[in-house]
Amino acid sequence: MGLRFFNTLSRSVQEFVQLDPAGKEVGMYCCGPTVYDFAHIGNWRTFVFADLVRRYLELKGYQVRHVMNITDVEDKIIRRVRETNSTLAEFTGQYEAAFLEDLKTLNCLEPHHKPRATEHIGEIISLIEKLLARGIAYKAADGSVYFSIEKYRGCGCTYGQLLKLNFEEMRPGERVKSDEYAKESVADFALWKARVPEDGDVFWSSPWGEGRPGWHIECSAMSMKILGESFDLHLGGEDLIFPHHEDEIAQSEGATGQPFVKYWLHGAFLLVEGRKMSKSLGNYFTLRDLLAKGFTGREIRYLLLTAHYRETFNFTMDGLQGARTALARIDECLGKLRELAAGRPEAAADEAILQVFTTALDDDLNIAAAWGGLFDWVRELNRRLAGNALPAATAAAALAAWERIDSVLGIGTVAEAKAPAELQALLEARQAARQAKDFKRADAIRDELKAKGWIIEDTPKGPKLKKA
RNA sequence: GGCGGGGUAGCCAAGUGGUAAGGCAGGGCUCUGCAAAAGCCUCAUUCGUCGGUUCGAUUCCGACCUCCGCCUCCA
Repeated sequence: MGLRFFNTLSRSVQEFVQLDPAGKEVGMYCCGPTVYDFAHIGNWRTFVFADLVRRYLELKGYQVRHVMNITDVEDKIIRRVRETNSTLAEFTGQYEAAFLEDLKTLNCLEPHHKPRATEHIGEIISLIEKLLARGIAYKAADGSVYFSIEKYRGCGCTYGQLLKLNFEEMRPGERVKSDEYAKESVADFALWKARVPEDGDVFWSSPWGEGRPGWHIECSAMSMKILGESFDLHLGGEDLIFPHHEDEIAQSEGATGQPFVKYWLHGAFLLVEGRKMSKSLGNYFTLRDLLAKGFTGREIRYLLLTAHYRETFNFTMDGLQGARTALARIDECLGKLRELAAGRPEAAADEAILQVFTTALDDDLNIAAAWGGLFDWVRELNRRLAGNALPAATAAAALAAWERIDSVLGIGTVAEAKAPAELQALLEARQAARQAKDFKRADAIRDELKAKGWIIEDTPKGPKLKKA
């Protein structure tokens, strides 16, 4: 069986069959950040999830074209620009830079395309014109342009592909107020928002007057520009299912008459310490907050990757602590394998563990099961290592397999820190003292090294220094 | 109120109509001058509660309790 994903469109797990029957290329669009603040750990779960999808597709031999938009114009941004007395580019630039830096810290592969909404106003306007020409959109008295769900449905299109909609039973949210303008129907949504005084300098001219794009239209315009009218995968957080993604489908299919996206994948939210993240609860963390607590991007990435992407995940500080220990377990094992395999030429990867790994991930990215298999593998290797029963060739094969596995996990390996020469000398002095049975002195040196941040590891092959 | 997803050990988390992966923490052991580090072993007669179907249910069905998400610019 091949790769299967849970597709929100069908609400079921489906075999992944790329649109392009000939080529290996897969188009993948992931809703990126709105750059008005630092991204928080919940946002990062989604981006790490998208990174996992991409890396796994690449392991499977697909050539992925990965697009992630940068939303750099939107209500909140405009408000903050006004409040901070900065320009739009200045304001969004700093958060975009921070975002890309954080993405690296988490060892996410950089998307091939990172289109900004403000740089695609032309494409957005053309798309809106297409919808107007088809009679699916209308211009309101205030100069805004709206998408008409009724007209769209009248064309035989389906609104509500990603979820069951029941407009009669819907409770209008509070946010409707701020977005009312002059719509024909409450369900309609803005494609183009007419300029209002609060927008300040943030506006573009259009055939309908000055204004700015609505929220959903940028994703339709940019994804179709780069990936074509129909593409394979579209990812995002589960909260985007409605209205964002539903509206993207409507705009895109309304304009092209073609199916927009074949597979929609949505990542679940996370809780922090068992509760929904909120600033008032004190459990709201940006990546930077966690780094400041002494955790590494690697540990955070690992923890975010321990649970299945469609399950709510409880992110905890205990979990982060545990991530550190779990990673050390893998590192130790790999370190021993490297020692054993040192100098051996490239080996063929151990197929058995690769099989375990891909069988788990093929099943809608069941990464928890994949980790289970990996830790079983580590234990078995440790057993054999401890019994001196592991041939060097087997160690080399295991390492070759790990290299491929880690091309997906992105956990990497921490190079063993080399102690400076003077500490190495201290270690030797201690060893001499031990041999002379001067344990007092030996222990004093041990304490000294510990104070300097190095732990002595007395192995059967002699003492080693390890960074605390 | 409508729609959707959950509740599995102290914590995190897979999974299955046939008797519960894995990680962390805990306990034991090996190694050691003692430690530490590391490794190995161990750790749920039970899967929110109550009923039902079944030879058999944690898994299917129903009710209830409870948590989370969406219901118009929130990953």
